[in-house]
Amino acid sequence: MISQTAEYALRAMVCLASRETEALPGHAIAQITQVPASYLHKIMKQLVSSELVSSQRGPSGGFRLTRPSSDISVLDVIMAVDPIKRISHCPLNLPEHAHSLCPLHRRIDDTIGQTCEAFSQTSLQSMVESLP
Amino acid sequence: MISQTAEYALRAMVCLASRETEALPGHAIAQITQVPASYLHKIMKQLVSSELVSSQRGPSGGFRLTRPSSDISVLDVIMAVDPIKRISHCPLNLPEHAHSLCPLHRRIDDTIGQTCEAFSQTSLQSMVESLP
DNA sequence: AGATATATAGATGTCAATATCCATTATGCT
DNA sequence: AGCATAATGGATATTGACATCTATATATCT
Repeated sequence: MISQTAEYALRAMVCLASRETEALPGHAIAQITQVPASYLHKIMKQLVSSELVSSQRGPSGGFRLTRPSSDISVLDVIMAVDPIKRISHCPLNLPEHAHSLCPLHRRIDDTIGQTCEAFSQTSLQSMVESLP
Repeated sequence: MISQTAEYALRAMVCLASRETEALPGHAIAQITQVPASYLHKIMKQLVSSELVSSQRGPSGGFRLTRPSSDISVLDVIMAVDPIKRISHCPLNLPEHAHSLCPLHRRIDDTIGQTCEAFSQTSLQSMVESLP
């Protein structure tokens, strides 16, 4: 459903949301979220470049959210690390389906849309109790 | 959202649904659905062993649905080739979450549930116009 | 029985996601 | 200035999904 990478990113973001004031270093996030530290760094980089998170090097540095956790959705996080792709044209490339999806892909894409909608309506704030 | 394998399986099943009486050989399904023939065989084997499809060897053999297409859902097909896994316990293994999911995983699993529900309510019959 | 058409089985190859490691750069502290 | 802390970047495994190939078993037809 969602990739391992997205799962890790969400854990990290919920972790940051639960400590909104401090800057948390990567190794601390890794320990709390149980994400492999070296892989987490890759993911944090993506979150920084999509501007959901800011980073600060050096002692007492680390990561923190750029926006209030109430203003970041699960979908924001997923799209930053592992974009959900909508089906915009029928993969069979049939001429009949050039301008509207066939029923099969229409149905699948509708469901993808529902999922995006559900994830966009859940903020990080509402999940803050998730981590110790 | 759904794997390539599930997408292929759905195309094959819709193809069979649109020709409910005849037995279609694998190479014909592959051509119509644009699925790589040798990989399709692997998928058909899974569909046969989950009893959504029956097979017949030899000349004028092939594959056909075991049930009316109105009685097979998209979810049936997906579960046969690439089971959607529900989240039954928090992957962090925290003692606090031993018996109920944390908000993050609760939310994700609810969404998975919605998706399953949507797919279970769509029959192959309703998508028969999908293929030539 | 022989020829042909078809599914089945198993071995193997390819590639992207996942994960690790090491060197480098930036920052704050004493 | 020098040291410790932390992010960043790049090279390199590892793994599982996807795909291909070849050989074999089974059925139909003449």
